[in-house]
Parts: sequence; C-alpha cells; structure tokens
Amino acid sequence: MKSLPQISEAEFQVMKIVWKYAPINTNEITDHLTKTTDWNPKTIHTLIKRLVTKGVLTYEKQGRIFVYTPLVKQDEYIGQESRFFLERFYGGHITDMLSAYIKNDRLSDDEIKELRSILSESTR
Amino acid sequence: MKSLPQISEAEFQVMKIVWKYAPINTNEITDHLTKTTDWNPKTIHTLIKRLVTKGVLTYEKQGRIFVYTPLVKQDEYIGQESRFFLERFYGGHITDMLSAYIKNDRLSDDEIKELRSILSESTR
DNA sequence: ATATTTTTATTACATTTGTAAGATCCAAGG
DNA sequence: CCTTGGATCTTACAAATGTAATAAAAATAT
Repeated sequence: MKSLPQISEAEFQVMKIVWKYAPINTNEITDHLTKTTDWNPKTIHTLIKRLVTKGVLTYEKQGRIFVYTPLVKQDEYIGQESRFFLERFYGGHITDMLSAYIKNDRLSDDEIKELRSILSESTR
Repeated sequence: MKSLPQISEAEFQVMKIVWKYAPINTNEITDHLTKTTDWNPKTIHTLIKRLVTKGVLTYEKQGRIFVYTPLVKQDEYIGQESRFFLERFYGGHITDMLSAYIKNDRLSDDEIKELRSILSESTR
C-alpha cells in the first residue's frame, strides 16, 4: 500500500482527461479542459508540468510536441483518496458513511434499491 | 444548501474535539490534542484562532479564559464534505463508490453483511 | 537564412495550510 | 500596588495551490 503522489483538486481535473484519453498531447488536454473550465491555457500548462514533476505523468517527445501518459492508475489513486476520506470523516468505515447517509435522508429510494442490488450481486 | 467555511485537515482535528466536548476552553482543547498529536500548544492556539476567524467557532469570555462553541454542525460539515468527495471521485454517486469498493475487493465479508443489514433496516 | 509561430520552461504572486515564536495584556499573589 | 504567570494576539516563514505572464527554444513559413 505505497502512498501515491499528492494531486491537488485542479491537477485532478487534468488527470481525469489524461486517464480518459492517454496517450494525449498538451493541446488535446488543453482543448478538453477549456471546454469544461474557464482556465487559461497557461494555467493548464502549469498544472501539467507540476504533474510531471510530481511523478504522476510522463511524456514522450514526438517531434516538438509532448505526449503524456499517466504513471499513477486512476483506480489506485481514487482508492487511496477514498481510504483517506473514510478515515477522516467516518473513522475508516464505509458502513458508517452509509448509515449517516440513511440517517440524514440523503439517499433516494432508487439509490437504496440500487445499493441493495449491488450488494446482493456480490456473492460473498 | 449554503456552503460552510473551509476547514483544513489540522483544523478539523481541533473541531472533532470541540464538537465532542463543547462548550470547552482553550486548555481543555489543548490537553485533548496533545494526547493524540505531537502538536505544540502554540500550534493548537493558532488553529483555534483561525477557526474563530473563519466563523466555525465562537467563544464566550469567562473571566480571562475563552470558552468555545461550534457555529458549524458536525453533521452538516461532514455531509458537505461527503458530497464534495463523491462528486469529485465518483460523479456524485455513492452507488458508484460502493460498486468500486466491491469490484476492487476492498470490503470484508463482515462489512458486506453489515451494509446489507443497514439497507434492509431502512424501510423505504 | 530569418521572421514568425508554436511549444515548452521559467518566473511570479496571492492565498491557504502547517507549524510555531514572540509580544502583550490582565488577574492573582505577594 | 506591582510583579508574574498564564491567556490571548500578532507576526513569521516555508510548502502547496490557484492562476498566470514572460522568456526561451524549436519548427515553419517566407
């Protein structure tokens, strides 16, 4: 259970694009993100650079442009963050999170149904 | 669904004590936290001060000492953070979180049993 | 070859956070 | 009363983050 690099909120937005479309170059990343955010391309470049420095991304030069690939897997990263989150807010227990959600009426009937179904498909 | 103040990780540790024991004074907070962390009391004082500035805590003077009370409810705050978390990592769907947990074998048999039981007690 | 454009690299600057040290104020003891 | 010890207030400083602007390098167009 090695600990993955720290990825900030804004950096994570970049990673979502890279995870989805990698291998992907700078301009393609920028194009995707300018559609969903109001970030200046310069800002996006900074974020990409920081992700490389942190060891979250690598690149390969194709002529003048850089093509990026993730070094950190999305599942692993989200898994780690989920563990941190549950630890911080629910003492590490997903059961407690679900209980709180039910207690505070934060689940719709459909969601409850779906959760039940997810759990009954799980054989163990 | 108003948005509550930002509370940092370290500040949250302080809040956990305040939520649990409020009304509580500076020294009592400090005593609790020096048992579970290696923070200098000065550090704890800074964190308390910041929480007051952010509007998370108020105090009432009792002679020379300050007695603190939360202005933000624990449930509400954790609820907000949970929403952010789910939004960021699971597209806002707790069902997706649970699916990922099951898919990646991050749940023990006992946890699955408990989740089923939580969900069956929920009448709706 | 040189000017221009495109791409990447370097530098910037405010805010938040972690982590305190130093200064000040005031009540209680002498 | 005046000193002192404890409580609160102010200041500090580095790292991380959000958000770019400017500089440099490299490729392309003229």
